[in-house]
Amino acid sequence: MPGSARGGEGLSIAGVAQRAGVSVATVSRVLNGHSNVRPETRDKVLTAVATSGYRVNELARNLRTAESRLLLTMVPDVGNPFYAEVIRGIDFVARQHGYFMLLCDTGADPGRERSYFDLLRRRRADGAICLDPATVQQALAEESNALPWVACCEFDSSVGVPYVGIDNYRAAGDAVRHLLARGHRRVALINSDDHYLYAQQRQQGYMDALRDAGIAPDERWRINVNSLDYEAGASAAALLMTYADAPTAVFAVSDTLAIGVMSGLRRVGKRVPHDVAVVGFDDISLAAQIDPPLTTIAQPMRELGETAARLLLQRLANRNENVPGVLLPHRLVVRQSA
Amino acid sequence: MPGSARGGEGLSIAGVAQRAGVSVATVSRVLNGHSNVRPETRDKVLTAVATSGYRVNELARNLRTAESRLLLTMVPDVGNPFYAEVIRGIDFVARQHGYFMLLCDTGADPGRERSYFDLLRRRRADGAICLDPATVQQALAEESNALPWVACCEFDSSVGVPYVGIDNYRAAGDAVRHLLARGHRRVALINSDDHYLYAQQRQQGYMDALRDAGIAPDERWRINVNSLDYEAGASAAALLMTYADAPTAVFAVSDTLAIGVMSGLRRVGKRVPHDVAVVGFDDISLAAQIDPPLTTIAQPMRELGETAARLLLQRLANRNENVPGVLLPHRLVVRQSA
DNA sequence: GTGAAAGCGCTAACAA
DNA sequence: TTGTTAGCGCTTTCAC
Repeated sequence: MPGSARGGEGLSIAGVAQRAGVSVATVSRVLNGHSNVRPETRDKVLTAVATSGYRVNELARNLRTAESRLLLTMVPDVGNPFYAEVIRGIDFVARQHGYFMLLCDTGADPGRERSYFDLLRRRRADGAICLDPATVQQALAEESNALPWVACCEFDSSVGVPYVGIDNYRAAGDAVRHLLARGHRRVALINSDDHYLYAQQRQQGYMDALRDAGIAPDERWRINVNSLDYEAGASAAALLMTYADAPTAVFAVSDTLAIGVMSGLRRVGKRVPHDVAVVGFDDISLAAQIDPPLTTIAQPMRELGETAARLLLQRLANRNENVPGVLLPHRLVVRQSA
Repeated sequence: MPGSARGGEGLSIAGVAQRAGVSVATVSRVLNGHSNVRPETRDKVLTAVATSGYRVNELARNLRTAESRLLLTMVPDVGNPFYAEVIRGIDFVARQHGYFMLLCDTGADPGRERSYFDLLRRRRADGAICLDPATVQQALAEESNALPWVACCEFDSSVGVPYVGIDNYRAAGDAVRHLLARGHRRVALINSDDHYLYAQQRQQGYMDALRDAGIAPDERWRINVNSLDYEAGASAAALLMTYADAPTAVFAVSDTLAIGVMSGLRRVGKRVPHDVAVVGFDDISLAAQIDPPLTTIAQPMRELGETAARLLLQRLANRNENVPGVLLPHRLVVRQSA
């Protein structure tokens, strides 16, 4: 009995064809919504499908059409609310276009990153979106900028891969200038590690804003941490407060870090913003809820994700058209922490 | 030239075979690490693979082996830190066993849930882990408890599907008894919506703990919200505080809710824990960082995810062995909010 | 130890 | 409008 059972469960297209008294080609045609099928034939097939509980085997379809309809998303940390929101944006437009998202948490580790990227080469995914450090992106680009992938949030415009992000240099400058305007002269920077290009750009924005105000930045006030979690911010803040001439303001490059900073400050008896002002980055939903509400640089998180997905889809649709890099606007949100 | 190019890019196994001067069967054997290949032959193949940059086409392999090696994870909200951590656990053991995770954010919507679940039927995923409301799980179970899936965190032990979770009834009781021990008599409950069985169980735990202390729970103090985000907690708290005999303690079934509650309390000038005590649920990393640090019921988030993945893998390995339901321990973490 | 060949379930020429 | 058939690239008997 052809196509009646597959591996003991389910039915193949041949089984449906038999039930409907048509050929497999016809079944395939109605399944794929082709127009050149007589209505009555279509109905026959449709009822056969309905009564048999048939479900297309996408493994077979994928092989035949040579696409997986999966979009790979590589992110340093799914747990970070910023990334979570970007991911939502990606997922949204992916689904809109009939793709699903294969989400991979790389922990910013080049090894894991590489092995995930292999999913592209092995045809498990049709394209990829990478949010990992530029250093690992460069490595990817070297071995294969022929593969369809785009950079999101973190990008190096010189690697020749489509990207979407914000102007990190200006955004950091905006944050620092806000602090300056409030009269602060000793401003600390708590930054991601240097593998991120955005960290370098934000540091430059910080330095230049300070210099433009005639302030020589003290290097003890610049701290790089290798994780964006709360605890990292808290201990950085504690360290900062051990100096006799401790900073009166802290700019942290992530809201999670900034929230950690506030927590660390509290532990050593400092009050925000009275003793120390704090500015964060991202504007995650939590920023407005904590005490005091966090002043921060808002990134259009969801749009960042949506745009990345659209750029990728565009590359997929037209392999040789060259897709642009796009910069989205940020904005300073003044609340009570600074 | 057979197998030399596929769709203009890449090489098939036939191409490698040709380069190595062996048959495709032999190439397949070395690729899959079978032992019955002569070392010299193996080397020939390996160099051919290396020099040609060949990558196996997993679309083809998947069709042939009838498995996708993808695990579907359906979660109400990836943005919630609790779920994010559970997801990490799932991803960890999945990868350990050569599977990748297909993460789907259902928004607890039955429609989306169903369409995602279809990925299982269409062979895009080998198994699924569901964290969605029991009501939607029941629907899934009705149409197909033959499909390999397990429930995680949220489960109905009567649907006959493997599950992992905690004892929600006891956990809620523990939270309330802590409040009672601190002298509170007017204790509010801010709960998820009723579609979640865990919400019902926690409510029951709350009610019974109160009754056991001789307190008749006021139903104005029970609020159900349909989202676990901060704002939901904040407005619930605000509502509670409008009563003349406002509660002196609030038990929220999620830390995110509890943090929102604290924020809402602050807005109406109430101090925690002095005016109102707050207990949360989950013990996300943020709980220890806010001001005041949150007293909460800790769930073993990561283990919950890991266990779910293991249960699923077990089901996959042995379809007819019946896999148990497992309950993991929770514990009360006393900090300063109550 | 190695090769020839069948076939996984589907789509898309090509024929009729 | 419909059917026949040739693959997609791989794994796996079954011969040798």
